[in-house]
Amino acid sequence: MKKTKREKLEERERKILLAAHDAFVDYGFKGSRISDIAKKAGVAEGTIYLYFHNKNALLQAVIERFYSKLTKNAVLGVKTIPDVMGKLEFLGQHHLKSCLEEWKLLELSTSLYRRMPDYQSGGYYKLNKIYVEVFDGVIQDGINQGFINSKLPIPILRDFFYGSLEYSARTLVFNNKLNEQQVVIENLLNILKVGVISNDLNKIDSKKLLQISKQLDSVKHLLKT
Amino acid sequence: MKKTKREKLEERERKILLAAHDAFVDYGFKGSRISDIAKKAGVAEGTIYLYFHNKNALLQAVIERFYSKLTKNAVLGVKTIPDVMGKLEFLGQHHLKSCLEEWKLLELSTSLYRRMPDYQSGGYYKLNKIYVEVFDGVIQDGINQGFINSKLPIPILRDFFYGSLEYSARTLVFNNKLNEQQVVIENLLNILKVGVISNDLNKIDSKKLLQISKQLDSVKHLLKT
DNA sequence: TCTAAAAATGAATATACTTCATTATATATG
DNA sequence: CATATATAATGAAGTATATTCATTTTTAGA
Repeated sequence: MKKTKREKLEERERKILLAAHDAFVDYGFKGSRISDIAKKAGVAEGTIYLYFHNKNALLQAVIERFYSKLTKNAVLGVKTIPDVMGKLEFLGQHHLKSCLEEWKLLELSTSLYRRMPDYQSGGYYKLNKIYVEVFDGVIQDGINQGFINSKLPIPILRDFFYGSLEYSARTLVFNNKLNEQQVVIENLLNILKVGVISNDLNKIDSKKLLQISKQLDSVKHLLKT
Repeated sequence: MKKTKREKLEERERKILLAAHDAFVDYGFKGSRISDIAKKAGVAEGTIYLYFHNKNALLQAVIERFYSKLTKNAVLGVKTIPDVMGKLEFLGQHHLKSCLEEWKLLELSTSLYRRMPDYQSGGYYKLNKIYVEVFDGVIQDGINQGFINSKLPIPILRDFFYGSLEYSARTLVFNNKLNEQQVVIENLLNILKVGVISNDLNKIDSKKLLQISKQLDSVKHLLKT
């Protein structure tokens, strides 16, 4: 079974990406030598530069591969769940789990996307946009169904959601508590439920109570001595 | 006015740190050359290595300087404000503002603290501990005063708080909306107020209403025909 | 089979961190 | 005050490694 030229090239690219991924995760960016990555991928040093402009671009490609998978799974997962709260829980679990699995990669990624000028042209920007739309769509559903408070801007809610998750991921990694993911998710959802999602119980406020009080006063004279 | 030896050394260290800070912020870690930093600080290349083990340690020192100031100002600010909510708002504003001012530095910092083994020995760990204690103390006050829900673990709440802020900072930077800091703070506090802080208004629930209703029923017979 | 284009190679190059032998400065001592 | 000792600074040399490029190998089409 002979492979087409295209298939061969893609397989080679994949091999390089995998070797690079493992190296970056194990030894960090500086600690990973192009020569080692090349050896592990079974190519010559110079070959890597036929596939990627430089070491930075190689890391970028590795990270975009991760985000690509992350986004794909998020889209798929959300489709299989009917209710909004379930979708939110899934997105939270999925994001936290993924962050923990590829924590090293995430750390490397933050230092990469620093220069804004070319940021919007990179593949990362587009992937992030799709990824973000998944969450936004779920929230919009909730708003349409009338039980998510539409006063809170979605982008801010989104930052709250993912910001909480990624910071929590860091804590879980540093404290070696990878098994406490569900606790984080439950607490986050709980804040959202009570704080953002406007169920009717929370709508009862002092004004209404005052009104009841006044009503009672107004009927007081009707009481039998 | 002659300076002591110690003073001279410290001034030199400060000069190197300032030059390094500016270089790292302007050109990133890789883009900053030791030779340039040395020139800007007015010392020879080799001199830098008398003050800092290597380029990494230099960045680390720069970052710790930032965290040191951040922590000091947080402690001071909290002291001047009497009420818990005001303290929280201050901490949020202060953190967001600082993150935005030193955004580049923050990005560089995440990629630095990767190896856990020596993490707890570094100055960053200690500073972070103090910084974190400020927030924890404020929350504990709130719990003691009875209007912060003590069911939510403080470390998790802390991650949500700072995670949201840093993620939001990123968004503000990328979208060039540095002037929308207060919007972020207000929304965050709002989520916390309704979601985490159990003020009495929120404790009113259907059970209590039902009780009132029953009470009214029980006095109905007292009404004049 | 032969030829031209595409792909791969790895030795050579360039860059920049780090070291270290040397020099300069500061401090202590007789 | 002169000298000796210790401390600090220098910058050229050493080293590591990312990147380039002239050369070789492989592939695809005629």
